[in-house]
Amino acid sequence: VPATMRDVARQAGVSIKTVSRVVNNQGEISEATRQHVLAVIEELGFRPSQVARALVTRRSHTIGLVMSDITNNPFFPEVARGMLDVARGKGFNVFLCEVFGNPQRELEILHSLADHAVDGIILYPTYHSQDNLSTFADHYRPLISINRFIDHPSISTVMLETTKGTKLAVDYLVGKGHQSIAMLAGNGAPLDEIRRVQGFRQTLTAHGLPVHDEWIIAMSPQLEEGYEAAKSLLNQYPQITAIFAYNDLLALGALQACRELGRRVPEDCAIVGFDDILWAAKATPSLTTVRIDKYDLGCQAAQRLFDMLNAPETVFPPIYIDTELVIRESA
Amino acid sequence: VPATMRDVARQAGVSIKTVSRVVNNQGEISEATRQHVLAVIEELGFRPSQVARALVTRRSHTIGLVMSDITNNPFFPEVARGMLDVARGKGFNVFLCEVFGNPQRELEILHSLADHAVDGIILYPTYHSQDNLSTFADHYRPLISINRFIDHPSISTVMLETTKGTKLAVDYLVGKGHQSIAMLAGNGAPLDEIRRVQGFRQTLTAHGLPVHDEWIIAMSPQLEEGYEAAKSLLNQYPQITAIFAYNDLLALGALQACRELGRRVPEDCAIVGFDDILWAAKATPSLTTVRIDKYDLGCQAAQRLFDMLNAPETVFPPIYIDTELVIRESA
DNA sequence: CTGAAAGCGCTTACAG
DNA sequence: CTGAAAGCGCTTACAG
Repeated sequence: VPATMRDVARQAGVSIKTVSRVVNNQGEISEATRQHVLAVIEELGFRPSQVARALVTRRSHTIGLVMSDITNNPFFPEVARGMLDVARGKGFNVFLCEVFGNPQRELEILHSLADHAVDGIILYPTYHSQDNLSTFADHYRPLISINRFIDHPSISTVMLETTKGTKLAVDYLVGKGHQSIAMLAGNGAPLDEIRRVQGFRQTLTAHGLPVHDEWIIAMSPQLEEGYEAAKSLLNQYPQITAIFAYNDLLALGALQACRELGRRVPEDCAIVGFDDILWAAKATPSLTTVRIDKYDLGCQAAQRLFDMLNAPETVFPPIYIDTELVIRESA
Repeated sequence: VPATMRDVARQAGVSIKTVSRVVNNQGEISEATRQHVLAVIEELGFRPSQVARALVTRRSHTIGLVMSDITNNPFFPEVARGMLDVARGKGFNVFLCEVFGNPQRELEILHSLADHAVDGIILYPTYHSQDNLSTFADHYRPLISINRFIDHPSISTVMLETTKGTKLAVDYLVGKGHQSIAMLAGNGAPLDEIRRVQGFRQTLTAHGLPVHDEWIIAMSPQLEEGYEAAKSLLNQYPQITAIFAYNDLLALGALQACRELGRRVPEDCAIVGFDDILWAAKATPSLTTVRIDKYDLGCQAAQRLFDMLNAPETVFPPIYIDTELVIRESA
């Protein structure tokens, strides 16, 4: 049985309040009693209960992190790591929850986090959960939404510059002389995907190139899917000379498809991905891609959450995370 | 401000205890009051505070998961996912903590989890933390240790069959005619590494082959390190015809080294990895490796933790997670 | 500089 | 079948 504050008080011959004062480094207290209490705390191995503290202060020193999936794409663990690091730096522990893109489950998990009195939540939304979220956000704050604007006063947003990244990629391909560019479009985060697809269309149009709707394929953003889609795309439309992918997983799948079809990359078919996951650089040929600083994304989102905690009345503007083109061998 | 049990009681015209009874589905209660209270709960959107509940029941419905690192090796997120899934199935939330192999930090994090009254902890230890851990385990339970025996009554162990896996790999290489086999040995989990290195030595000896100490290289189990080590190894000892790696990251590094040195895999140099991470199958050539069912490992560890929670007096035997050889192109 | 009382939101015996 | 009292381990005003 761990020692309580009362045990320490009794043993030190002081009141509970005095122990509380030294534990929290708060209020005036004589150095003598402080040292004495400290010694007793050490002796008994006393550690204050965060649960009891949370009940009265309504601050649990925990946050919740809700993501769709941490295994299929190495992108997410890196983002999570940034958040974990920042949180630990503040002495916070973090609940990690996976939702697998299920909005029902997402809402249920958000509530369960609130039940545990987390001080804030970072959400990487994937599905159409806007309505549910608003109701939840009405009686919970603060909340960070990543890569998805949610119009609610207690939700602050961290956005990826995906439109810019898309433009960089397509500009680059067009600059290399490509006129027949396909897109593997993903279907994970609808609004984000729309931004990328729109960016893709607009950039092609800006260059005076036609947009072939049948060359823009929506799919789950997994390697296998990218492989299958690229294979049938290249078989069906041999005139395609470049592929732009929603993420590196799809791009890596396209790479595999080209290898199998005997299409040289980048000579016969150039490929550009998105994210710059570790394996993008390790692939053969290495992948040209639009880089996102995933760790920094995680850090900034967490830092913003703590800013909101410290200034509850402040309305914070969105944070924009930059994207940049990393040119390697595949395009 | 969220509704409390008192609010519900007042609104429903019953006592707090009655509300508690319907919330916990406990004790006899007339169906009429039950329905009535339920309706008020619904109306007020009442959700019981897990913090208050934890303070009195000493059950927080949370567990802690402590790992070295979730980004450098995709192995760990898969294990974590198994645990998260099982925990969520039980209605538990999980704290995820990274320690980066720092034993000091590891201990500090374990204490911080105990401060939050987690009901149990799963630890994937990497360093020499045995002594610290025993002290901690003396006043905390239950605890699961993965891939590392820790001799303490409140710690239960989940072990990987690494010795068996190592034997499978080396037997296979020897069966293919290899007599000059090097090992990239890793240095992450000392005891586990020793098991693998010992297994390697013993298997060579069992086949009547000499053991070259200078062909067994210890290093941080990262891709870059495997690449560097394999390169210098193959340059220095061209007679080496096969490499067995502590994990797939090292094996993938070795693959890269061979490519760069113009050594064909598997003809000039065979490579066998360990873990069977996703990228093992996707590499060119695809990697022959010793598979661990990572998701199952996570599930079993979590399930064991819940078993311990439900039977605090029971002493559970270690769980052994099987390993099997997956033959692909690299050997 | 130090302490006694009340209370955070629940559950646990104990009565009725 | 239902309720009043005590208490989980802390902190927050309020006194002295």
